[in-house]
Amino acid sequence: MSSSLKDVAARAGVSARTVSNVVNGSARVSAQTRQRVQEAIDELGYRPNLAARSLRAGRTGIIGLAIPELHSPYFGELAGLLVEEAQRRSWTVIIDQTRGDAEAERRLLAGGGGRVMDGLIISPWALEAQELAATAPSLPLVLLGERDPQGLADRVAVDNVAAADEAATHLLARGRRRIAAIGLQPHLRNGTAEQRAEGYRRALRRAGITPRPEWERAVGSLHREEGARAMAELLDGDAAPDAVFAFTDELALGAMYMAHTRGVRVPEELAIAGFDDIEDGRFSHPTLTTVSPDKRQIAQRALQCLADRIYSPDNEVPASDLTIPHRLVVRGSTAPGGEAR
Amino acid sequence: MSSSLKDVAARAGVSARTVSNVVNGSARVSAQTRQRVQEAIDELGYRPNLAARSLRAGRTGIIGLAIPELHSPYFGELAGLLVEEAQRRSWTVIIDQTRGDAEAERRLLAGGGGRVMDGLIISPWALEAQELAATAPSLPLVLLGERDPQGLADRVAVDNVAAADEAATHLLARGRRRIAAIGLQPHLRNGTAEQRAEGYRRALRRAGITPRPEWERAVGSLHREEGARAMAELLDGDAAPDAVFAFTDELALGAMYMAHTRGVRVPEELAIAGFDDIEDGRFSHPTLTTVSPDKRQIAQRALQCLADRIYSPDNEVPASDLTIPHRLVVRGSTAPGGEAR
DNA sequence: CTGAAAGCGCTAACAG
DNA sequence: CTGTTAGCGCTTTCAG
Repeated sequence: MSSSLKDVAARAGVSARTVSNVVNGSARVSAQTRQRVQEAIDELGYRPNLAARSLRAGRTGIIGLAIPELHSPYFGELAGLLVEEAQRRSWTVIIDQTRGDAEAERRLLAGGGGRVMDGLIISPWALEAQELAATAPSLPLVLLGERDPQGLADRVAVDNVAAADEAATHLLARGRRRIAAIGLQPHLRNGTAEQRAEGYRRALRRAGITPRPEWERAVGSLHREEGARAMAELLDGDAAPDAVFAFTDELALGAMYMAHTRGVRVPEELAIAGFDDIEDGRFSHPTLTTVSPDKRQIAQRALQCLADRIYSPDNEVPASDLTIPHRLVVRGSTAPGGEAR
Repeated sequence: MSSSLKDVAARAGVSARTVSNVVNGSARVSAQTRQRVQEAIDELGYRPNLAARSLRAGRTGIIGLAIPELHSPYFGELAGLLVEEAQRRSWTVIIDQTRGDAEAERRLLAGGGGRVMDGLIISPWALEAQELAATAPSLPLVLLGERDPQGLADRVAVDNVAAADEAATHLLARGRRRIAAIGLQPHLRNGTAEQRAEGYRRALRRAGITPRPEWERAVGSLHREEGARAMAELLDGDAAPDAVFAFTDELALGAMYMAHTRGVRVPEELAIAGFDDIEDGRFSHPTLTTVSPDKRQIAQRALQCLADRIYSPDNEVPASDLTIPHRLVVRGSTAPGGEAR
């Protein structure tokens, strides 16, 4: 195998202590000794063993990121930013895909078969408020997205109700009245979809419109395919909507695809708005109006929370609940009148 | 802090050895003892310390995945599959984003500041053949994508020349003659772009067409934006092409966006083909013809190679060079005649 | 400024 | 079947 601290010490004719000092710069070492040690290190190609260091330090320098899936523009982008921010703090990130599996999320929250991670950033999917609260976090925890009523862990999220309200209000301002919603997930308990639905209904009511249950379409996943399916159902219904608010951009793009397929013109006959501001929506035809959460800030704040908690002397930092700003980005899919761009 | 093996042993009135046996199932333990130990484990909420275990075993159960960026449909999807396959083998994956930075790739290949990973899967970007070969791999290594002429590490890739040839040949078969290519990266040395260009030129020549340098557009990145920019340049040129082969789907979608913007009809006036088969292309308008590499198989084979190397008694397994199958998926963007779907 | 030595938590060889 | 014990490679207290 590879060489250890001891090997280097022997080769340089010094003690392990001195080598350690050279490697970590933890104490003053004479230039001459340092030189000798450095040579030995280079010759032997010595690399400190992280496992041993972690064992000693009680820290691994590794944080976990648990998301439903990497394969999805939104989570991919977010994961990229989180990894980038973590690298900036010289943390390594291990990624777990929960695939919306409650069991996987539970396992991770419980400390997941082995103490490797110094902390965990998790975007809960299947788990509901009650259970998140019940599972006493065995490690520093940051929740991405919705719901931790008990305030046991830090939470970083956008104001989904307000954001959805804005999106729907925008559609109303474009003169649309028959506004459908795509993306409800009654089988999930993470709350995100429910909050976006709430904002949507609120906007409708404020405009004097009674939300129609048949225009609130549930989906099995948040992918394009489901958006297309839901759109087809809406178009097949008795009264076709003149606008759609999809709870994710992927659903919106799926809906747009189906509109094209059926020969429905966007935005003339059907305006579409999404949520997430993924890159695809900036280059689709027409380009997609969407709610844009500040993803960079989500990543930064999440890492900051984790750092505070990991490095805090006592771990009695009160849980913070951060609301990340968002803005409505208006593009071609909700252009006024008949202009597609 | 949290409790250790010893604590559990004390609480259960047995030795550490026995607890270890219960945890790992490594030897037969009487049902009664096992029961007592299990209770102690539950009561104390004991979790084995991975750092200690790794130190002992000389293995961490962690593999590294180094890709240019997570934020990009192709790499996001591939990373998702790799993580999934790794989970299946109970490996954890740490993700590094190299951002196309040669320094970052070099550092990782050299063993990257600490022996944490049991192996590394890397998709080289900035590094060229020569250097990859020179940097003696200090750990089991699998190369995704192009070029390891010396055969120092395992390599998993599609046949880029053949695939590009097929795509261009398909455009020729649709009657197109003025076929442009978008995606050359003369500043990079990983070879992928050059190979796709080679396949493209080969197809043209076989059809009796001399490749025109002004129709081979270089890009700074493989994203939509650059595809749009390159397309604009082509449309502004003296002779507009009647087809485009883009070296990635993202570039293709960017090109398609620009075509829409300029009022050029796809596929009637301009046929477009891409490479990667990302999900966006299945729902774009029109849908995108593309070369589809078998990503699942890439992930599986890469993990298999790594496993072979990590678990091989002597580490003198000869390097394998696996070519992953691909197929051309024909969709709306190259539909014959004037049919957009 | 440097050496010796203890010990982080775990596994496995060696008794019993 | 179970107890004892020696390290894995590193950091760090205590001497010198």
